[in-house]
Amino acid sequence: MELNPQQRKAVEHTGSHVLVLAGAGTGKTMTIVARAAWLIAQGVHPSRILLLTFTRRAAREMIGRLRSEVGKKASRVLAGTFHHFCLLTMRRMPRQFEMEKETVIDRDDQIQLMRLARARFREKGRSFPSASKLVNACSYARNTNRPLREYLERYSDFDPEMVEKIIDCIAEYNKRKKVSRYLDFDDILFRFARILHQVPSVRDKLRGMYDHLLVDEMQDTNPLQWLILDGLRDPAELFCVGDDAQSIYAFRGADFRNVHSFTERVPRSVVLRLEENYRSTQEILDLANWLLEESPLGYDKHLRANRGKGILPRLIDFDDRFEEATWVTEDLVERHEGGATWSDHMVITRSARAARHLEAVLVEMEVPYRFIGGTQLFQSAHVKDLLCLIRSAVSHRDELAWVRYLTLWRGIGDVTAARVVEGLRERQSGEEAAAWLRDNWSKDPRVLKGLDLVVEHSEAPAEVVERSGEFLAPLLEKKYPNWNARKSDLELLARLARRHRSLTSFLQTYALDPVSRTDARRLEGEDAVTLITAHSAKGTESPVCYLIKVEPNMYPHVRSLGNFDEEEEERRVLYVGMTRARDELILTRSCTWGSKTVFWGGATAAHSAGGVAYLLHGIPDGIVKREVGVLQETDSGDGTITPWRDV
DNA sequence: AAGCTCTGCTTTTTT
DNA sequence: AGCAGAGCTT
Repeated sequence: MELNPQQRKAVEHTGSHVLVLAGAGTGKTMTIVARAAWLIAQGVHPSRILLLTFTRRAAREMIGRLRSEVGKKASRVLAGTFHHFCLLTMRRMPRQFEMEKETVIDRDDQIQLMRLARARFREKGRSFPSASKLVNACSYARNTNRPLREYLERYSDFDPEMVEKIIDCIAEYNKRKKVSRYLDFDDILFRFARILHQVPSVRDKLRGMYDHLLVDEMQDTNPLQWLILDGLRDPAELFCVGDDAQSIYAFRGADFRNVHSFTERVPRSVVLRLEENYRSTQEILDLANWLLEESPLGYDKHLRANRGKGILPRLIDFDDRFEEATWVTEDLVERHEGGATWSDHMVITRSARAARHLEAVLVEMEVPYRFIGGTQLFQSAHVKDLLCLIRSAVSHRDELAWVRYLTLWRGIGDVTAARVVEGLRERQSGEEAAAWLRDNWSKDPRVLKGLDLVVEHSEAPAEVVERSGEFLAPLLEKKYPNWNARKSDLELLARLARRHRSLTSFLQTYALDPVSRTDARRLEGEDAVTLITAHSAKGTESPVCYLIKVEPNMYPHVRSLGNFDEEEEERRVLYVGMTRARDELILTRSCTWGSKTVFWGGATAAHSAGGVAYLLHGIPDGIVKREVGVLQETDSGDGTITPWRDV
């Protein structure tokens, strides 16, 4: 691996903790991999290195790269997200971490459980926050390690009486979680951090496990994660890499200012910088630099391209979203016909929803693509239905799964389901529970047959998925009008299940490592265009990048308007998007918004004082090549083009 | 106790 | 425009 002097200095640094402040494209990943390789070359045993990344995807990628540097030894390095690392460690030390075969639940399940907890607190005529709002509030408080009460009092506008009710409701949620032995995402970090900090023997043991902690995307770690790093360091040394301008996870409790106070928080530490950009051409960086300079927050970033000059980014205006999507697709096709591979192209979207026009056209024109981010396979309703049947058979305490499975049946509603859950809860073991259910079941006998089916084949997850899919098909067909479109997802699920030898491993793996539908469908390495959310795009790159819907209400997103910090975070989201491009950056936007009624306030929403309504407003001439989008075939219409108007 | 219908609310981003 | 929840009907 070739390193520049700055990178080498970071990689070979010894004797203190390090924060490497690295701008976009300055070789962050390479530096971390090189650091690991260098440590191993210095004689550090790979198992003494812990590599914490932001996504599983990033972890896989880094281990892959490390393997090509140091060979098989690479897989001895433990690499994963904070959540993975914590869960794995807790499962290995179940007694110390009070683990009792907990089921990890995702956000959907959390909301469902909160809904149950919330029911008691609703009064007619008075509004009570929605389940998802409650989940968010409680999650944010925990991730920022603040008492819930303090968070509600200081950062929300609920009146004191409401605050009390919310606190009670969340207490009820926590109680239910405990009874059902659920662990939500926050619990994983929280329990780990709590015991790490409060049980000295565990702390000593864990601190003795690693000599080097390598942390990627430091700017997006939240206080709870900081606490974990803090508890694990010394003698283990921190090697953290991050970029304040790419902090885009404030909604998860991250604060980009944290990297600025690194040396105060971590005694005996230094900050190093990487400033040379190896990814993009200067023109692309000029645009990204301009965007940051427009910010009232001083980022003190000015990326310089090691590669030199290239093509000016393009900013293309379209009449409507459909034309925009069609143009992008046609452009992709044209490039592909010209000999380019699909995989050299990445389309970046602000939200999963915002990509739906494009997805429609890509499908129509048969362009292979994979979607990263957004709704995952495991979150779609029909897949959940099937998984809940399996979960019910696996655990008699999995309240949410039971309710979902039971109410799938005609003639069974929440009252009956609640009664069953109640009864199951009393039983000590799965066998006892099964026997109890058999003896007390008076409804449709097929309900039990489904459960038996799973138990019978529990050694072969793929078979379970296939058979229960067939079993549930008649029910699901009735439930979902577009069943035919959904059916293929169950085949994907079976394919994923084939990799597992037990149902628990199958269920556990995908709780923390969701798979997108297109991902599951495509074989690894198959040539395809990448369609990706800006958030998921962090850490990736591509020769040609399209940034679609770079419009008012999208950048910044309407939801952030009126809040200065959130608007500025949107700037960083756009910055992340722009800096993914190696050779070509194409921004597209359209000036009409699909449906006429913009129900969420739309363009009328006001931006904050000192903030901006639209991040590309006032973009200077010459920094991008402005074009009016013209479709190849459809030159019809009335012969006019509606010009773009800044809002 | 279930099931159906209508209203109203929502749509950011992720482990 | 699409879905979830409330409330009404069976």
